Amino acid sequence: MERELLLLGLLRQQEMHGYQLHEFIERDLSVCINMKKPTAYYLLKKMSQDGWITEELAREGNRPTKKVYRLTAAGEAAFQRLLRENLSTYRLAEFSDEIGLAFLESLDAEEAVRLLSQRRKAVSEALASAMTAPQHQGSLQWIIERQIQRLKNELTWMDEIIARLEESGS
Amino acid sequence: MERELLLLGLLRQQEMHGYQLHEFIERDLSVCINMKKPTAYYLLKKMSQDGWITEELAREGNRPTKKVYRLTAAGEAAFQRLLRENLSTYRLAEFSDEIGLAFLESLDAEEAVRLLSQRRKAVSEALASAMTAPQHQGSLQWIIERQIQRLKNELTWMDEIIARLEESGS
DNA sequence: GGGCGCATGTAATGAGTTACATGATTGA
DNA sequence: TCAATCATGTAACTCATTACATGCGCCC
Repeated sequence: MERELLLLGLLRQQEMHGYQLHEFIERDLSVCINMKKPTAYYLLKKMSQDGWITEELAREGNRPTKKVYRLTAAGEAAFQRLLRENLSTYRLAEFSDEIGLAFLESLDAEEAVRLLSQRRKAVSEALASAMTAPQHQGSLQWIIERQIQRLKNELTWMDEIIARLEESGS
Repeated sequence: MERELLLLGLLRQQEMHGYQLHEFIERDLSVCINMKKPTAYYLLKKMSQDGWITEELAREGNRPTKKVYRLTAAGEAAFQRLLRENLSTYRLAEFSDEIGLAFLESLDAEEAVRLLSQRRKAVSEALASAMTAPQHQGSLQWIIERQIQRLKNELTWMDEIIARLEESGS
């Protein structure tokens, strides 16, 4: 329900059409959120069928027709419910994406350092791009800040591991 | 391919049957890994069909027949490839599970603190259980250590946010 | 004799992605 | 005129989960 929460939260601040919503997410929130176009369109349709949002057709000049979405009372209620649910609960990540660490010892230290340095570079690039991401007002900025903190923590960890490997390899 | 890497890595250290593999993951790695039984069985069958592992039937006494899996040369090659791939690349998390933070300002500070404190408690329980998880030798322990570090970072962050809210609310 | 542990699976479902499809306007 | 942007979708597929199904042995 996290994606629904996001869409509702954004629509609550300002009515938007699907393309616009997706574009905003891509441009401004790509640092921490990745939602593909068909997913956005699908969820909007579903929430519209569920009565959480209304769909209003709009044309501007000769541009393609848009469907502008707006929260209903039921949508507002759903938002409030999902928000409380989301803030109060914690789910362990299902799968450690860095599972390779578990088998590091099957490589020689030199190669391990080389591979992890490559990964470290990717993390540091992600951090750099996160730090230049568009700023926002209010709490919307917090998820970006949090992502930056998380990436810094990732870098710290990688440096620690690389240092340990270099020590053991020398 | 992360799940395949895990299974290959474990089988590489010691031949096992499906039930045993799943049990090990549940018992010893549940802190950072969550893989359901049908998923394990499915992947083992698939990897066996792909020639990455061999399947050998075994009976002990009158117990149900087991299928003991063992890496083939192709499996070893796949392991080496997947390991390098995994260690050298980084993927941004697809979706911030704490998206609710973005809409914190739509709640009054008092309720926000109450909800986040609930979440904080869940995180701290996860940390406690991670710290009492079975210890392992070698690099297998690293993913557990990393998870502990990550949970500590999560707690730090939550404390910071809660503090900010209490400050602004008073 | 009844429930739990061992051991294996299948079938249906869900959530999201990729690839495909359409069509108009705008700017180089 | 050709590509990019605006705007909406459908269809097929992937990956993993939940729910369901089976059956023997062991212990109370």
